[in-house]
Amino acid sequence: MSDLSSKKPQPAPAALDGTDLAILAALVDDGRLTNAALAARVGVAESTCAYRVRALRRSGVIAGVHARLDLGALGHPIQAIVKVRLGSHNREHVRSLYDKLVAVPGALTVLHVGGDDDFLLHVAVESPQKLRDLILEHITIYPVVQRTETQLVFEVREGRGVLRPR
Amino acid sequence: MSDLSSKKPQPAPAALDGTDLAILAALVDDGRLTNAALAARVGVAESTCAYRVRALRRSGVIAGVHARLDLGALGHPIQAIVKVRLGSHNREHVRSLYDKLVAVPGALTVLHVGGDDDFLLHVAVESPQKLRDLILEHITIYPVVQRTETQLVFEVREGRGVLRPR
DNA sequence: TTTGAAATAAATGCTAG
DNA sequence: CTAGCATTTATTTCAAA
Repeated sequence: MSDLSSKKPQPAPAALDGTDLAILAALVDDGRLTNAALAARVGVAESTCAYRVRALRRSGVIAGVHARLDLGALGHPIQAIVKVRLGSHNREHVRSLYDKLVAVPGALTVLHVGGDDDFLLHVAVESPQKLRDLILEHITIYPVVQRTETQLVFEVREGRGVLRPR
Repeated sequence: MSDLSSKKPQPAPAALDGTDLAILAALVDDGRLTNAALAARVGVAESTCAYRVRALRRSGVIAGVHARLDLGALGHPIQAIVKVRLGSHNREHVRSLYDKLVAVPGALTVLHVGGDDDFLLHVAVESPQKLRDLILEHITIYPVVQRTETQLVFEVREGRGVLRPR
């Protein structure tokens, strides 16, 4: 569920029609919509709707449905982006560090990027002190890490996504 | 559903016990788990489980449930991080640009950060050409934007999150 | 592919421990 | 806060177009 290319799941990428796009938009908005409510919203029969949704899940277009939590309520009110730059770009070093970063406690997302940085780590922590500890104990301990740069996240907002192109 | 502080929803942050944390972890993993399956997984009666989940939703700890899509299958196989730096940090300028960035077609997430950059925009686009167009037409057209820097995203991986601290 | 209707399964409300 | 049972609601299946 991570690579940018979409060739692993079941066969069909298939052509998505307006009904499919409406279903996808509705489920991105509310992943727990009942099939009945979804069918009413997109204007097809319940059985048709269920059929479409199954196809979208099987083909991997719907990659998953996940609860989104209030991290502050869970005691992690501080978020940060940690830019990680490597000293060596040996393939095995990169892959190995990637695995380590994903396993960092509080890691939300880890992006492997090209450009000035190598990895962008989005984390949520209990306090600024924990953020410092996290970096010192889970990131800069690896010799392959040349430097890190940390930015405090003031606010996160969802973008409009890819389903409403214009 | 965006601010880092968690004070807007219903009253209770409340103390979360092991059952709550197990429920949350399960729903982050699969937001469409039936109540029956969830109850079995965390080891409580179905009625108890439903009660807990309702409380977690009302209190805002569960902020939402959303489908995650395969952006490649939707014709947006290229992802990038666009770092945006402003020339003026007038409050109204910042807020206004934030609104604009959230509305950019293909915008996945927009982070308002402190440090070298002001905003980090995570986007998914159809092609490198579209990425250039997006930046020129939706970002650098605003006078308040001093400069942008774009990093191609090779891969995105989910981190372990905040529910498994050690 | 789509549909309606029957059969199965699940969620909700109520009662009580 | 928890559990069990009855009621209401939702999902799945299937024959048919």
